[in-house]
Amino acid sequence: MNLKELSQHLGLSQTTVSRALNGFPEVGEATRKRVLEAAETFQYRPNASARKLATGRAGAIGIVFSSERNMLLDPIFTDFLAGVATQCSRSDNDVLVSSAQGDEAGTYRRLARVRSVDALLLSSPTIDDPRIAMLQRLGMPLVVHGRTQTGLNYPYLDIDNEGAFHKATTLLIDLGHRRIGLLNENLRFTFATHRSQGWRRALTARGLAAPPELEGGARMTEENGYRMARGLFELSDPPTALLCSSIFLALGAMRAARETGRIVGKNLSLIAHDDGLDAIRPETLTPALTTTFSSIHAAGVRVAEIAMALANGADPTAAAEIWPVDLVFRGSTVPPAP
Amino acid sequence: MNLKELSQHLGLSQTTVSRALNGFPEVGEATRKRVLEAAETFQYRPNASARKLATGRAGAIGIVFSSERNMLLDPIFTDFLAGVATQCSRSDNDVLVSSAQGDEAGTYRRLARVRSVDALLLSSPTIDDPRIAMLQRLGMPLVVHGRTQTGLNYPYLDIDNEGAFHKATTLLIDLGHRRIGLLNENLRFTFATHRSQGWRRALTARGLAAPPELEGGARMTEENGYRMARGLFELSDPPTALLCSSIFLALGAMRAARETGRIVGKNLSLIAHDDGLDAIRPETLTPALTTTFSSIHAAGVRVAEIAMALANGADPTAAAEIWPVDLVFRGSTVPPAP
DNA sequence: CTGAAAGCGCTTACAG
DNA sequence: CTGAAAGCGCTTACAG
Repeated sequence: MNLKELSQHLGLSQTTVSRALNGFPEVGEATRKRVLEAAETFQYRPNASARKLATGRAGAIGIVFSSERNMLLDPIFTDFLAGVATQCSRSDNDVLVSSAQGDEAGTYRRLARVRSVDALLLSSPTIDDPRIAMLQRLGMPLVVHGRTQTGLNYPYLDIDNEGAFHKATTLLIDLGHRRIGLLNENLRFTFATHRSQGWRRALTARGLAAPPELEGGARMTEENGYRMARGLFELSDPPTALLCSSIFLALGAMRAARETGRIVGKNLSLIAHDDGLDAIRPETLTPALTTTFSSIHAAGVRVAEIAMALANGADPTAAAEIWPVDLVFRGSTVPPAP
Repeated sequence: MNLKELSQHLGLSQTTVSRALNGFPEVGEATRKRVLEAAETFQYRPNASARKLATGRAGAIGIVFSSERNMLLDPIFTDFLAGVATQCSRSDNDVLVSSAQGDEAGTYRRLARVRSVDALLLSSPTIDDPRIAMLQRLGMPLVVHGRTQTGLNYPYLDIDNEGAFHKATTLLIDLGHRRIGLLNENLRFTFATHRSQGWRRALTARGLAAPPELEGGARMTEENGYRMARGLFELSDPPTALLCSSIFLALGAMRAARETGRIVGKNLSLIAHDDGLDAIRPETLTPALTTTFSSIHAAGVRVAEIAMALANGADPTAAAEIWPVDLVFRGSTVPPAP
């Protein structure tokens, strides 16, 4: 059943039926009711392509998978995507996932030209991420989950990574720790740089050193957490507390702790950033992990919302949000062993 | 730049330019060359919606996120999706992700009516999954990653879960184990049922019991792995070996082992199913975990391939693949302690 | 080998 | 409040 058939059935013009369906105010109440009922009866759905062609709007937002980025390997991305998809389906928008194997710039350029999305979502940007300038040049609306340090003006939603790790570090200092290690993602990612800055600022604010030997950055896998922690434990003056940028790094750190005879929550303190991954909950581990928490699902919802506003012509300079991050205190964080 | 402008620039009709671009054989070689060069120069890309409308093909395949299914919470899904996206982008197809909040059937129905996808992908079906019959009724091509036990005929790609867990169980029996526990997903998922069957078949083939007390099924989280393992360890005759349906369940089981004074690879054996999740690699844990392995990324690639063939009119009854699963022997699997 | 024209199924000025 | 008609940007019989 298409619009033509539906309107013929109703004895109305396509114009009127289309207007009734799309909620235009000038349609008579009785007419609208008839149209809506018929549409329901016949399960009429406007053809997406036709509507897109006529309106010039794609009714979709896009996300690009990049094999160079960690996102592909990042299980947490699923949760973000679910948030995006949920929000989009509320307003009958699609979300379109592309994969950039190799030529990432080319993929973005193609998406921009083909006009199959109204806006693009960028995740986990690097500090000098070139994608933003490129997409702006192509006139493609975009919203960034995270930030860059490029000085460009663009819509974004980020969490307060600097503040979160500042707060976490300060807590550890207040508990008496003086040597606090940081297991982080590679610093080319802005969120990692921000977390490093928060850690450093908290230490120097208390007159403590933030030596490079106490800081490690690598893809956030269990194994890298293990390796980095082992490295820190082998220092002549090893840390008594660790900050981990992800639950996976924390798992690896906990393994390293066990193997070196440390007991988390006794003679080693741990704080991990928790993205809300459901398969591993920090509160149910032994001991329960202190975390900095921000729901990545909620971020996905909000980012999609912003993207769709942009697609509808919202001011791209207006959207800039930095969400606070909770520090959730649990058993993994104690004063240093005497 | 659109087709009209491009053809005017070339002094050709839209027809010819369109045919040249789409590789139709009747176009003169010189003409084709000119057209291709001009298209390249002007970075011409056909408008996706217009093409879809004209051809009636959406050029996209769809995946529905369901909050009822574990897939939403399943980090491994990212990897599957990446495989799908990679394959689709090879042939310039889109992948469209929808979210079914609440009314899952309604979401599928809408997708079918709106014609924005040519085929649908179903993941982790339950044994009596109703979605397949529904989509077949709507005339929507689909391919299932996994199987049902409905007896319906549909295209699918599955891994040999029964065989994998049969093989793993047999290995443990051969090593001398007599009490082998199974930490599984809920049995309403077909893959869980198949794994349970493989476990049971191996045990009974050797005249061993497969008592329900040794089998647990729940969402595959670390915590549930911990809980189920704790439960098994409290039995009067506890298992000396465990089979885990996911790396997360295995992590929980390892934690339970530690807390009850067990040492994996010494007085407790462990085999986990590995989907190839990059954030936690079984081979780098302590001890390295024996696994049944099958790449979920590769499955995503192949499933997308099948879906696109179907969209192009391939025979839906022809595609049915069951991939073998490797058993990778590592340090977590030893004979029972004397 | 090339082109004029119809058509895909919508939306939306414009007219009444 | 309703409708006839043009147009969105492609593809594809049909004709030559």
